[in-house]
Amino acid sequence: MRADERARKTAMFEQFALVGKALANPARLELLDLLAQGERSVEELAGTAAMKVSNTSAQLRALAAAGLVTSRRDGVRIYYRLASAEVSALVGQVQDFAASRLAAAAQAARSYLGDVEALEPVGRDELFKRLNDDQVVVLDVRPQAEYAAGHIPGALSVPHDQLAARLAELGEGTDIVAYCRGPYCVFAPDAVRLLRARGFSARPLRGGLPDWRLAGLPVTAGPST
Amino acid sequence: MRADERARKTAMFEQFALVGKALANPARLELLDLLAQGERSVEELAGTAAMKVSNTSAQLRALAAAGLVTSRRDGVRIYYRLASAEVSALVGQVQDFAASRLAAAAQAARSYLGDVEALEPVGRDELFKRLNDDQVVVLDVRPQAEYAAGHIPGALSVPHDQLAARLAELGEGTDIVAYCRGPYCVFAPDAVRLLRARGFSARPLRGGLPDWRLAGLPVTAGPST
DNA sequence: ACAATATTCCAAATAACATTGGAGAATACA
DNA sequence: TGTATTCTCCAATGTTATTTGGAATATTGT
Repeated sequence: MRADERARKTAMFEQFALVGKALANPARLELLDLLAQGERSVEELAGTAAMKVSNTSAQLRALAAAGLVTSRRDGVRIYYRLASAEVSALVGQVQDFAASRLAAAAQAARSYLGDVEALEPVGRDELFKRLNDDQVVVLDVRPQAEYAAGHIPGALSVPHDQLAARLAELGEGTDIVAYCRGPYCVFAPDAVRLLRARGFSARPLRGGLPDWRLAGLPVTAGPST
Repeated sequence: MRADERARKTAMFEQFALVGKALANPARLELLDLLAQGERSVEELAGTAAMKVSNTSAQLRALAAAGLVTSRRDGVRIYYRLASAEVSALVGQVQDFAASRLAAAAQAARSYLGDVEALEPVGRDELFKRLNDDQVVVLDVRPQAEYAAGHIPGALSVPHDQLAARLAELGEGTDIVAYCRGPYCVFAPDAVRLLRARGFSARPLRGGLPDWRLAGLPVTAGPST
């Protein structure tokens, strides 16, 4: 191979590696997971991910340089969002690959989430078919702001930290399907375990809102009901 | 969030990031691109990727730790291969994302490959339909060993560095479709440009053998015809 | 113009990674 | 057993990332 051809080839792979580098840090992956719910300011992200603001800003900057996120300014705040739906898919693929091929990752996920399979997750298509069924309550247990940015049509917003206090709102004879940020979010599995302990019939949605959205299923934006 | 819950969450994202880290280096991405053609020994990989053997070994080791490749020993040689077909898909997604969202990556790819779109690539399905058409010659311009490890049924093996000397084997009135390692491999575009300069009617296949395989289309293993 | 707020930029310390040459280990074969 | 081959391991080097606190910047509202 000619020297300049090799140089060009190396340059191309170096460019490809920029995307890999963006995915090579746990803090950045967590930020991407949060941004998959909708746009957020730097301060909100720093708070939720337990990071310093200056560090959050630096990591977001790195993500932007790799083309994974974009930002807009609104007054004094800067809101970041995923650059495209593909980013959700890419991040999801990395997570799923790790969880399926690395024993340590599977173990870490289980240690954080518990045994989600034991809760018999409901598939997307199954839930979609039953959306208009009065016997099913769909529960969005993410923070209010994420619900407002987009949720499954007809879903009830009960943020995970309010669930225990709002059980009275849920009818006794209904089947509850709880969903949250994604397959590696703890809110829905925890909610289902709490509901079952109180005698409700509850199951988590397999995957969360980003997967639902990627599958092309309907999403409603708007304030809480 | 409780401290131990945060620790578990961080541990999970650290595990996910191991896969990202594996994709964060140009040398490793190039190795994965080569391994998508079939298994290879360390020495072969080092030679093709213009790397030292010790470095190649270290990078393969890193890929194995992230679950992307596995190896088997055959006598004095150790052959590495992709751990699963998903790895091809994952790497392809990273490459395509970079090429579509990063201007510098698109530019680097174009600088290495030339303007592939100008060569009017043939789609997989279109080629599949015409496989039994006598008027179409499918040309595999990868190295012989990669052809032997798997190729499109009926394809003719003419490694890129032998093409100029073997033009006589190609009938004049036929349409030629050349394919190689993938969308970022230079062999097929170069072959098409050479063939056109010599008066042949030639087009590249869009994507290469790994994409063809991922799409579930048939692949034949065996020696050169 | 000034103060308050959110974010970015900067400099510096620490940690992790990439790469190399050479030593060591496993295998095959005479 | 001895030697050649292939690969891995190791130690040392330079490079690149990560994280932090504080200064600088941009915007809003008084």
